[in-house]
Amino acid sequence: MAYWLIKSEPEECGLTHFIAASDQGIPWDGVRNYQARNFIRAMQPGDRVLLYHSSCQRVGIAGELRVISEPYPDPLQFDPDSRYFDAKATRVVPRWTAIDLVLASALSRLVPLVELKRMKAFKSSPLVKKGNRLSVMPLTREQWLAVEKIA
DNA sequence: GCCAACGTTGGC
DNA sequence: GCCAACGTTGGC
Repeated sequence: MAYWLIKSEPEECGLTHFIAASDQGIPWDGVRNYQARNFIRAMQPGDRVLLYHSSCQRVGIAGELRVISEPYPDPLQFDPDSRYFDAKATRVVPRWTAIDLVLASALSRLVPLVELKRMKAFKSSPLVKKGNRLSVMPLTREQWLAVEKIA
C-alpha cells in the first residue's frame, strides 16, 4: 500500500464533490503532465491519497481518499469535445491515464499550506516548494502519519 | 491580478 | 539538439 497526494481546485473537484459521491467514487482524469501520469500508473487499489485544495482562498489538505481501481486509459483523451482531448493518443497506444478515487474521510480540519511548510516531514517535499506544479506526488509514510497526527 | 516557475512547442 | 516564445500552474 502506497501513499500519495493529489492537488485539485476545490471548485473543480474538491472535498465536497467527494462527499457527494462518497458511495461510488470519482474518476480522476484530465491529468496531462507526464510525471504526474507516471505516478498515477503506479497506483494500486487500496492506496491512500491526500486531497489537497489548490488555487483557492484556503490552500491545504482537506481529506483522505482511497484508490478503488487499477489505472486505466483516460477516456477524455479520445473525446474530441473534451478540453483534455489529445489527437496523438490512440486506443492502441493511449497516452494518458486515469484512476478512480473514493472518499475515505474528511479531515477534522483543513491543514493549511503554511502549516505544512513548518513541518519537518515536508521539509524536502515538492509540495512546499515555490513554483511547484506537480499535481500528483508520492508521500512517505512519515508524511502521511504527520498529517494524520495534526488533522 | 500579479508574477515566478517550469513544461511544451516549434523554428532553426 | 538548442533555445526562445508561449502557455499553464499556483501562491500570494
